[in-house]
Amino acid sequence: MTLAQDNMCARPAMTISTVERDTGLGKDTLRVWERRYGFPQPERDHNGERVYPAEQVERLRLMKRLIDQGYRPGKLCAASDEELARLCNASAPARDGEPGPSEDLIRQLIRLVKANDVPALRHALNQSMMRLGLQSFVMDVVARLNHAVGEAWMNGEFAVFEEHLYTEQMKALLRQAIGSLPQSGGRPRILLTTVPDEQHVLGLLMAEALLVLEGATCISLGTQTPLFDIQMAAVAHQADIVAVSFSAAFPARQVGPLANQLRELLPTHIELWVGGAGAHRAPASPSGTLLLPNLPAALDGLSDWRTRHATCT
Amino acid sequence: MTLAQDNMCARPAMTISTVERDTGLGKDTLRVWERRYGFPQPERDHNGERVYPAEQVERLRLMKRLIDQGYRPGKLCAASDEELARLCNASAPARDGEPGPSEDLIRQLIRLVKANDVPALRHALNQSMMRLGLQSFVMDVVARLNHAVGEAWMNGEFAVFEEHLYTEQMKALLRQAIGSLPQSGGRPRILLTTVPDEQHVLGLLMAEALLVLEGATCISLGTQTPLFDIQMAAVAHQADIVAVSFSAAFPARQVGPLANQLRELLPTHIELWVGGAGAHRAPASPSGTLLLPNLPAALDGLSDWRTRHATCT
DNA sequence: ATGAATAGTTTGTCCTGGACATAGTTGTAG
DNA sequence: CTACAACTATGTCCAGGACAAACTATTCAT
Repeated sequence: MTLAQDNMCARPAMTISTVERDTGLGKDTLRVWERRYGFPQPERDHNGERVYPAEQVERLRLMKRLIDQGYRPGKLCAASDEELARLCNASAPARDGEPGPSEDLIRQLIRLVKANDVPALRHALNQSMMRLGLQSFVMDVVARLNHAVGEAWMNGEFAVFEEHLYTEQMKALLRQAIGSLPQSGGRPRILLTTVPDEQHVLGLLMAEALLVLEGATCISLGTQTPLFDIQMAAVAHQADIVAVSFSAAFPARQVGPLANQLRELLPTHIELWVGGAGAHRAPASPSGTLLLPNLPAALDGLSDWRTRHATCT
Repeated sequence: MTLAQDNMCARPAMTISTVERDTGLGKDTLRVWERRYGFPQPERDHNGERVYPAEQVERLRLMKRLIDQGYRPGKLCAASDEELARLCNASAPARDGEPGPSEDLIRQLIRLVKANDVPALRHALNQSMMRLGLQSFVMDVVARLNHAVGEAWMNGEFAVFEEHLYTEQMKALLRQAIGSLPQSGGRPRILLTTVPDEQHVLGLLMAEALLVLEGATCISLGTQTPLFDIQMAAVAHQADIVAVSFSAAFPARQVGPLANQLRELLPTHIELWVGGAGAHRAPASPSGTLLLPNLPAALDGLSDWRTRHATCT
């Protein structure tokens, strides 16, 4: 404020609240890291309040991502910038066993996002969906594309707004595809949503597409439904299954407790499916809880449910 | 953890974090209210941490809504439960000058949501859209329906999950409608999004529908784009206009600063449109910022832009 | 009396520094 | 080599003080 020439670069204020929103790290956490590890080390304004430089925020964002992958803050704070960058890229080439026919397509689509060419992107996605059919499209292309976008974002190759753009286009496409499928009204009836603080809906849409395609009835509540309301909705809609999705970005530590809490709320005759990239690190699942780490597992789960309920009904 | 049977009632542990998420009131605010006004007055667990009873959380949610409408916390904390309920209902009949032909329709739709009858709701919405055309449907039906749902929720007639269900259906419908419109590629190019912490997207979709219908090119980034990224996206996509939407639930106090901050970030040749129910209490708008308190205003703004740019180009 | 300027009050957010429960890590004994 | 215990790391909570920005009431001049 007092100095006008400090940083005319795009980020004017960067108060602790702003950083909390931008990084997902709580105010308390930010302060306690500063106290314990000496990072971040914000400047202070005339009133003694923290003012975070942009590069520290950038580093915080990186660290958050790595922490969600299992690294520990103490180590990361001690690490140098190069080490951090290395860790980020390290996670990428871990799984590319199959160069696959779609690798080229993925790269091509990524290029279109980066070029901000919306019409071409939309056209390419549509074409690919038509050619492969919805099921293959979702399982092969969309799943990998999500991965690729996530990684590009982590490596700093994608800006936030480019990821937003991609997500928005994909959401529109999947919604459109789902909307044009016939509403069978068949069993099972599946209630789809995410828990509070989980705002990623793409995984849910992908699952919905596959499940509707198989003749299940899907009722989507969108994101961030309080657990209590998930319970009420499940009962009100006579759901057979409640499916919740956790993205890779969701704090792994909270997945287990939340799933258990929800499991206890639901009537025992309603199954709970926990899916998404964040479902990896879920706990020993109590009876009536099914872990679906990937999309094929969801289809297996569906046919499994059907055989079970065809015989015993 | 130590005791398994502590509370089998639906809301297991209303910690201060849970309440923050559920009500949107910050931890600091909750604590300082308790200190100053004596409300809320949570119990404490064995560790001295706050445990909020469900009815206090309910009241907090109500108060938040009223505060966002301009009431002040001091008064509300002093008020009795009946007074609060009265205030909530009071806001409702303030504006119903026109019983209109769509009043019945609205009521009918609300009933369908409450009955959890998804197929019938979808059918009724579709039918209404077909009959009225997209423009009238959005301006007359959707706008009022949103209002009605918001009020029903405020009065406790709607559960959270019912509001989610409605929102999800409406989003799907509008996306579908937008997707089926021709992509003209015409001017102006409008970038649509919301700021961080504003996750309501319906208003944006309504605007997008109307604008695309008028031949504008809309690029939607979805919700919660950091201001800095809005700027980058606007430049990358060569937008003529950036449109951001604030819902009625958005803290009125922050609208002005955010709009100004964004205005400063954007190049002067890009207009900034601030719309949505929360745009009411916006500040003296600096040059290049347009306030759009309602949907017709957006259409006016569009034709206005066109006349301006038809002559001077 | 009306409108503007001033003084007072309300309210949200920040700060410091202490505490503690839980999760992860290391060490030791069977 | 596994299981249990001690230890460390980490996030979140708490109290109570401070302050700036927003809102309200009062005073003064036209």
